[in-house]
Amino acid sequence: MLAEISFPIPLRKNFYYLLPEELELSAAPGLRVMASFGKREAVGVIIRVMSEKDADLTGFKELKTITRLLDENSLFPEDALALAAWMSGRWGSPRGLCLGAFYAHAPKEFTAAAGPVPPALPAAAPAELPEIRKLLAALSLGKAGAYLLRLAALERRELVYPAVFAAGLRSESSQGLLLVPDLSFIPPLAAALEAVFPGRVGVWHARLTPKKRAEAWAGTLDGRFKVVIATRTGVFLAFKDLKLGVMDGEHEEIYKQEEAEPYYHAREVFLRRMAALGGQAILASPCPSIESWGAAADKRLERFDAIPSAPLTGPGADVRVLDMAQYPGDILARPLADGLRAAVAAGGQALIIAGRKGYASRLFCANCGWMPRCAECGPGMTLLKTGADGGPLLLCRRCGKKEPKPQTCPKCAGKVFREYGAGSQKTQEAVGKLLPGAKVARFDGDVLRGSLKAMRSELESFSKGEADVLVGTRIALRELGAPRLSLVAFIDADSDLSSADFRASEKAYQAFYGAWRLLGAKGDLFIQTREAGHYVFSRLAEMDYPSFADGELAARKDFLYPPFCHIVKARFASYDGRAVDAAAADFLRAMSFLGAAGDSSEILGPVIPPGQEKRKFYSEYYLVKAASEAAAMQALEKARALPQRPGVKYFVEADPYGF
DNA sequence: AGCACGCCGACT
DNA sequence: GTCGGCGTGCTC
Repeated sequence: MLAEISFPIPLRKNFYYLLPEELELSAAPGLRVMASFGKREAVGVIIRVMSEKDADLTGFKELKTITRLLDENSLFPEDALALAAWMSGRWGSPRGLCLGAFYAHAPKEFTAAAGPVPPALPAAAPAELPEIRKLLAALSLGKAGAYLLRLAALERRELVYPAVFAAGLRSESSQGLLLVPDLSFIPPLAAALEAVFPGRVGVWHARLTPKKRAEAWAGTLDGRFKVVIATRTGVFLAFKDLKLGVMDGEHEEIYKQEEAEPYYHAREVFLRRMAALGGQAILASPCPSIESWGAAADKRLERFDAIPSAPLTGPGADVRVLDMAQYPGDILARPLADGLRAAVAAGGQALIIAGRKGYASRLFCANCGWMPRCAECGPGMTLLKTGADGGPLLLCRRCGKKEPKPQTCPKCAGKVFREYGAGSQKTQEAVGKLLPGAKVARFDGDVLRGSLKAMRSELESFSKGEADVLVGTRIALRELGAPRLSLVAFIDADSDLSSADFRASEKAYQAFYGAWRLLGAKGDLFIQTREAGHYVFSRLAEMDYPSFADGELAARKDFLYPPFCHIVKARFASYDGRAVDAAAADFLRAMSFLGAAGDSSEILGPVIPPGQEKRKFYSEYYLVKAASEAAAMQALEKARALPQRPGVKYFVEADPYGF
């Protein structure tokens, strides 16, 4: 008999080995083996067992023999083989690496389980909200299901999650998984869960020491842990009896792995895995991703909203959207300038989120304030000074559409246009001028790219209360602790909204929401924009996320973006511009199968990063908007199989988050 | 990904 | 004269 083995290497093929007679009965798909592989011994996973005549062994000198079997039973009742195969097709990484994600940390030998496990204690149900009570009732039925839970602050989660796991993990052996977006969430949530499952809460993250890692893996597999709290990679842990999973902050981009293979989105793996187990899955977030919002709209997720909706009950910061058309030429609009002065005079601190660095300028009509927008896909267009024919051009950074700069305003026929857009440098100067005595700290890309120490010190000078104002980019919101924070301002919300990323509105809203939360019970949130009519601002004052998400979902449908399509991004880069063109032509030819079946798939592009005309290095990308997951997987496969062209680099990505 | 082979630079 | 840099090639 032969065994087809998958190794965790970046190769798109499997390997055949002879199965020793004594292993023929116990060998089965999903079990790990040791085998000589090249010059070393390696761990692989059996894909299938077959007889010699079923294998195509042409061209083989000699088959090696499996050294030994590492498992008696599969570590993954949910079928890691099938999940890995799907992952590989969905995000394009080799199957062996996808499978390797499941098995990566499994010890070669398992040690015997520790002594008896303490029983669970009854959870104090904090179910004062009817929506939480309803969710707990649904969970306690123990039926398979997938839920979307809108939930607010960390303090609330420390109350709600223990009750959720207590309700869902009634049976003796059942286990739960709590995925969190950041390491820093683990200790408080672990403490809260310990109160319900004393001694039975496991922790999993990338920074565990080897010994702790082995313990965590073993405790998860043998059922000692009732609940495991984990960061992204925890979605691959082997459980004895996983029944309930919660993904906290499900909208966070950190759940998408795209810096190293295997590429995957933990949210999708999580949902698929829980479904394969017949378990319960909860996606939780104050501002759910539009993908999940859409799934709830289709009833693929059942939605529970535990945040009191508008009109907002209880205290909160005032939200003021400033229409910059009324303050032409100002970097800081009058109400913001007044607010800043007042906040600092009263001993408060202010956080100023400046526009993105290197942001190309935007055009507006000096008479009526009209701004060009992309007719194809919605966002504001940026002005390029140099088009191919030498004249100025308008560029959509999302879909690459170009058009000449209009001579007259289509709205009022005015002939005078102006440009605007302020970076962090300009903003800092303006703040310095406005508040001559104040200490201003800075936190932007330059500081971030510098030493970690310098970055910490800038942040700390603010969080310790030494600096009055922190001028930074949106990342500053993440790390911030500010005792006296009383004002947050977004100087140029439009620079985000016109970015190449179709998730820009969603991210902007999440940033506004985060800032509002950071301000706590009172304070002022200012948002400067020239597109005050954009739906991202409608009902922002009430922090009414559902109404925003409904609007965003409708926009995604109109312009065909996820969740209404699947995206495959293909980028070509070379020093030779004509080689890039040839590669792009190969690509378009390979994609011609799309739309043949009459589906609504589209191809956008080429999108060319602005300012490239002057450079020696050429790159451009296309976005395939595939109407179905199957079409996307096919497009991904065909794009990956493109013939290599000398000097051309290819980057193919499914569902990119970094644009 | 490992691991080896292989061919050019600074060291005992 | 060796140690060691990382390019390239192979793994049933």
